[in-house]
Amino acid sequence: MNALLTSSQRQLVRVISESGPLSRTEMANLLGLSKAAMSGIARDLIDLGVLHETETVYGQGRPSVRLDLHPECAFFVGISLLEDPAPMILCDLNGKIIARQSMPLSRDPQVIAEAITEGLPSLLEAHPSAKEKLSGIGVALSGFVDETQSNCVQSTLLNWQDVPLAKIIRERTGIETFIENDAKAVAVSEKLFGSAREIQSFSVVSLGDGIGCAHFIDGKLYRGNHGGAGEIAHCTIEPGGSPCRCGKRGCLDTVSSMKAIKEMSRAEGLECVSLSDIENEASTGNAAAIRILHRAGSGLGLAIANLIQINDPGLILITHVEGSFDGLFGTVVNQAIETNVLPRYAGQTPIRIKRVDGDVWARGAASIAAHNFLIGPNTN
Amino acid sequence: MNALLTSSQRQLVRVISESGPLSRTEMANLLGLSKAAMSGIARDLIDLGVLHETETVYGQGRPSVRLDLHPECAFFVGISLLEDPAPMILCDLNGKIIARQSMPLSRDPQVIAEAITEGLPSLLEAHPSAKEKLSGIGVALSGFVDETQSNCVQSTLLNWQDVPLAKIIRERTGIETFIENDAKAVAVSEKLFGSAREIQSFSVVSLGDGIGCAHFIDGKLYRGNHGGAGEIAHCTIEPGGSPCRCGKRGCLDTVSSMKAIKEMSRAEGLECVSLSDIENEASTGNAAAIRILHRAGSGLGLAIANLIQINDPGLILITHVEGSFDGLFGTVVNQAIETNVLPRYAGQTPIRIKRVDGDVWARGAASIAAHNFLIGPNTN
DNA sequence: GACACTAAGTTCAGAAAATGAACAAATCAA
DNA sequence: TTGATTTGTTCATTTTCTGAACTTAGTGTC
Repeated sequence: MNALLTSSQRQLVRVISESGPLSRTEMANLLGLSKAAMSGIARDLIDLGVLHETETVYGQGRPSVRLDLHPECAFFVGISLLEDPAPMILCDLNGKIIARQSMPLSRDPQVIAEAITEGLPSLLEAHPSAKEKLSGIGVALSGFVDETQSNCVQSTLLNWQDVPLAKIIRERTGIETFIENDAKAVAVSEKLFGSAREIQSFSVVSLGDGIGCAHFIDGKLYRGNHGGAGEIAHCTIEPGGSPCRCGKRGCLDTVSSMKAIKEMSRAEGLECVSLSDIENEASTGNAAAIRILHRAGSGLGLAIANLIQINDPGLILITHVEGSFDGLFGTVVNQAIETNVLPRYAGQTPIRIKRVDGDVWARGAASIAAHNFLIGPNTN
Repeated sequence: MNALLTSSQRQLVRVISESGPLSRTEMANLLGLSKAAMSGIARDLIDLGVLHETETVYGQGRPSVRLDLHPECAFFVGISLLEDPAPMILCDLNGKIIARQSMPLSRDPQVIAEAITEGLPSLLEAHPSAKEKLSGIGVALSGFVDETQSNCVQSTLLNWQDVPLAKIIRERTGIETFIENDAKAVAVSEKLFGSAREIQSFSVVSLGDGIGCAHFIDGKLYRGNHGGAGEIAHCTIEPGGSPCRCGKRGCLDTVSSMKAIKEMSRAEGLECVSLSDIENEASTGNAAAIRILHRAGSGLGLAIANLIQINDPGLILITHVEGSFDGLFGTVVNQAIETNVLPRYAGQTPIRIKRVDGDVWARGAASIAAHNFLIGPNTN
C-alpha cells in the first residue's frame, strides 16, 4: 500500500503527520500546489482510507474542513529487545497501544523471528481490522544499526556483529520489518506520536541504566556516518576519570547513567536501590548522596550543554524511566546546562523532561515501522 | 536566471555540482527519471549555457558524453568583513578566483554597501562576460546570521544587532546578495568547490584567532535553531577554567584559539608572535611552550572528539591559516581525538587538515552566492 | 430574511512534465 | 563486415498540475 502512494500523496501524508489536521487549502499552500491539484489528491487519499475529514473550522467565508490521518488505516507491531521478556505491542497510526504481550528474549536472530511469528496471532486476535491492515514490524535494540534499518552492525548487549535481523524477520513473518537503535527509535516516536511533532530539529536524551541520544535535523532522523550520531554516552566528561567498559576513561556513562549512580552509591556504602532513595538521602543531608548526585547532574548537564553548543537544537527532550527531575539531580542538571551554554543562548533552548513508562522502547520500535509507512525509506 | 530553472533542472544542477561530470544516463538513474525526460532537460540546460559537454567515455556500446556545469555560466563576488581592508574577489562557478581587490572596512552597513557598489566596476573591468553574468554577491562576517541569509542577528565584532545587511546591499547594488557566518561560508565553499564535494555529512573546524565550526548534514548546511550550530568555540573544555569574553569559563576559545595560545605565551614571558615561533621553542625543549601547546592541542582534540561522538560526521576538515599541523600542536590534537573517541570508531572518521590562504573567507562568501544560484534558497 | 461578501473546495479544459517504446548513433568484438 | 551493446533522441501517450470559472457554505448588514 505504501508503494501505491504517489510522491505528492506521500508529501501530503508527511505534512499532516508533522502539522496535524489541516484544511485542503492550507495543505495546498504548504506544498506549493494549486487548490485543484490538492482537491484531487485529498479525494484519492480519502477513498484509500488514509485520510478522513475531522472538524469544521468556521471563519469568514465557507468553513474549512480539516483532514487528518485515519488512525486505523494502518497498524504496527513494535518489539523491544532491551528487556527480558521482550515487550511486544500493537499500535495504530496515532501511536495508541491497542494490544500488549511479551515474548522470551533470545540472542539468536532465528529464535527471535520465530518468537515474533508465534506471538503475532494472539496479539492480533481481538483486532481483526489490525490483522488485515498490519503494515509493518519495528524492532528496537541496543546497538548500531545501518542506514537501511535492516542490519545490526554491532550490539554489545546481544553480542551481534552484522546481523541482518530485519531481513530474517521479514522472511519469516512475511511482513515489512525495520530495526533501529533504542534512542533513535524513541526520537522517531516523539516526532511521530509525541511532543516534538512540529519541531524540525531536536535531540532526545534518554536516561536509564545507560544514556542514549538521537537527533532530528531538519525533519529527518540523522543517524550519522556509521550510525553513531548521538553516542553522547561516551563523550569524555571527566578527562582521565574512571575507566568505562568502552575502553576509554571518564565517559558520561561512568558518571551520570542510573547504573553509574547506583554503583557509586553502593561504593559509598549507601543502601539505595533507586534514584529516589538517593534523592531522599540527599534531602536529609547525606554528604555522599549529595556529592554523587552533584557529580552525575553536572556531568549530564555539561554533555547536554556541549550538544546545544554544537547543534543548536530547537528542543532537548530528556526522557527518564526512573526517579524524577524534581530533586537535586534535576536541579543540578539544569544549572549545569545554564552555566555551560553561551549566555546569550542560555534559556533559549527549551529543555523538556518526560517521564516515560515501560512501553517507550516497544512504542518507539513501532514508530519506526510507522515512519517507514508514512514517509518511506527514501525521502524524495 | 536562477528562478527560470524548473525543479527538475535544479535537481540536476545540484547532482552535478555534488558528483562532478555525469552522463545523461547516469543522471537519469540518479534522479529516478526516464532517459527521455533527461534528454530534454539536458538539452534545455545546454541551450541556457548552464551545462556543457565534456569528455567522452568509451566502454562497450555507444560512448557516453559527460555533462558538467559550464564554469563561466555565472560569476560571483565574495567579500570578507573579517579583515581590514576587506578582500573582495570575483570568481566563477568552479570557485576559481579571476579578480581580486579590497575595500575599506566599516561598521556602517550603508557605508559597506556604498563601498561594494563603488568597487564593483573596477573588479569587473577586465572581465566583460563576468559583468554580464554576475549572479550574486556573498558576504562573510563574524556573527550570527538568520536562516534567510539576509539578516545579521548579532555580531560582536561589528557591534551589530539585527542588521538586514543583505537587503541593504541588494537595494544599493541591484544584485542578489546573501550573507553568512564565516565558518559556515567556509563549509559551503568546501562542499561546492573544495574537498568535501561528495561527502554528505561533515564538519569544518576553522582555526584562527577564533575557532569556528559548521556542519553539513545530509548534503545541507545545518545552521541550527538560532543559527548557532557549530558554536564549538564556547563549549566548556576546562570546567571552572579561565574566564572567556562570552561570560562563561573554560571555553575552548580560551584555550585553543591562536589568540589564546599567543596570550598564554606572552603571559609565560615567551617572545613569540606566531604559532611557528612557539612550536620552535617547544622543539628546543622549552617547558612553558610545550605546556601551552599541549593544553591547547588536547582542548581542541577533546572538543573535536565530542563533536565526533555527538554527530558522527563523515569527515572533519580542520582549516588553519597560520602555522602548521606537523608540530607538537597537531600531534597532540590528533592524539586527543584518538583517546576521546569510542575505540571502535577511533580512526574511522577521517580528519583532514587544510592550510588555507587569505582568500578563504572571501571565497567562502562567494560560495554562498554560488550555492544560492545552484541550489536555491528553498531546497525542494 | 434578503442581500452582498468572503473564503473553501470542485470541476474541467488545457498546459506541462514524464513515460515507454521504437529508433538512430557510436563504439567494441569477432 | 556483422552482431552485440549501450547511449542518447524522438514522438505519441499518459500522468500530473494549473487557471479560471463555478458551486458551496458560511458570516455580516440592513
